[in-house]
Amino acid sequence: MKTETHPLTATKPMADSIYDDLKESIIAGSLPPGAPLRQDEIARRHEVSKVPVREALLKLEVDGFVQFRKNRGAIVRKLSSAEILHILDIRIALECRALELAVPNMIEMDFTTARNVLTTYSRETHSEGWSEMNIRFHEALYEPCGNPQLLQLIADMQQRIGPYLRKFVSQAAGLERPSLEHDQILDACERGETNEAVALLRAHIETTKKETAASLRRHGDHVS
Amino acid sequence: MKTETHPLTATKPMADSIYDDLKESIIAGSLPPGAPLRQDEIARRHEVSKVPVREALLKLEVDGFVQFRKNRGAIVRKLSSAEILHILDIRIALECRALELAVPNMIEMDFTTARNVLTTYSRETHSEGWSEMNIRFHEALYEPCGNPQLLQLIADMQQRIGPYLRKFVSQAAGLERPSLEHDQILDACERGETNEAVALLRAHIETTKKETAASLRRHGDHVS
DNA sequence: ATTGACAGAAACGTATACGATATGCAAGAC
DNA sequence: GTCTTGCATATCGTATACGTTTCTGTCAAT
Repeated sequence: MKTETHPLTATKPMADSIYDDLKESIIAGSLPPGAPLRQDEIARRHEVSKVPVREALLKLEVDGFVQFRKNRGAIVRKLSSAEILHILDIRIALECRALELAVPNMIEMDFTTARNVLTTYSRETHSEGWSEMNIRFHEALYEPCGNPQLLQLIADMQQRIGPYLRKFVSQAAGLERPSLEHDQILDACERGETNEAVALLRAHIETTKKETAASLRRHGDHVS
Repeated sequence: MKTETHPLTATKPMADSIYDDLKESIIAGSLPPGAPLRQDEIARRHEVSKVPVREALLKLEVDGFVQFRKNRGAIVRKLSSAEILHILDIRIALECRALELAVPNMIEMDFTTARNVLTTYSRETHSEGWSEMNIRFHEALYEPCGNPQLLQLIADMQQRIGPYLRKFVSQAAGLERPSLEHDQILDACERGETNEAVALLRAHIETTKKETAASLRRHGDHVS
């Protein structure tokens, strides 16, 4: 029984745990954009050496969550207004394609799953849960597309801009309009009207983009 | 004066050089899918220790070029037929969106650049240069979209399946048809017909997808 | 009082060292 | 003769150690 403090390589690489942990903190917003990520400190907190910490940080750099400054350490990547809008454009491309591929594959269970998400959160009209609902509803819509790589890319893009959108969702967008649009999209899917559903989804994300652009213009890029 | 064999941190991180080097080898195909990537050997070849090598390999894992097997080392990621086709679906999404955004921004210079690419390579009708031409032509078309992140994603997707497509381009696709389609797409762009250009591009990539699917069915997944 | 320089500290990037795990082969049991 | 068991080798994952670069605070000079 030498479990000690370190299960060691018994289960899985330490770097992966740290990677997951940091990524979650960044996505959740507890590590805000611009926050310094000091290797020594993270290593102490996780009771490991710097090497696996560096590995985790480097993977996050590829993901776009972390930025390295030559010999000056890493910080949480801070997206400019333009970059946020650019990622929304990418989401339009990916999510419309996913829905287009998904609609012909949808079965009854997919509709009920999506409806459940909508109703479950319909009372949760506060920004925390609403954002979660938004993600899950879209996931449910796209899942039948049968393209795991596409789904992963969509999730990546949503996670990258998640912290920024959450700052605005409560203020900029009323909660009525998005809900209505979600209903309309799901209706079109149930009727098998692929083109209509895609058009509605596209307009839906375009609206999000416009509202985000407006919020960014008003609030500027200050992080806090 | 202990510069020895190592310029050390004088210029830039060693891991980056190794990352670039390995990535290029994988994309070019000199490291074929399934090839083992032993840390010690790579470290010796680059005259560094294992640490920066590991960092490079981990970044490539995030990129999707490398696969780690628990305690059994890393290999060049081998894509299944399904994954290749899935990535082509993603390309359809991303490239159509890029072209849609690009057409309204195109100026005279963009057209001449694209035409130059087409004519420069029109004689290079052998698979090596043809593949390069294909990439460059598409790059030229999408560049005016003004979305660097989108362009980067497109490049990533093309690189991931590049080695596989090159195996088929010379056999499956005649070289006439793609060239003709390229001309048609560019024509539509010059006339400012965004929708038509996007439709043509979409059909163009769909055709590539179908031909790739056919080749995969015939040749199976054997790597060689 | 402001500015420049320098010493000390902090943090990074890499090398070396070591424990842990998987693979291959050889020897022995049934 | 075939299957099992144990050891040797190879390779990974992490800890520790060290040189280098960057930052910070103090002190002297104008």
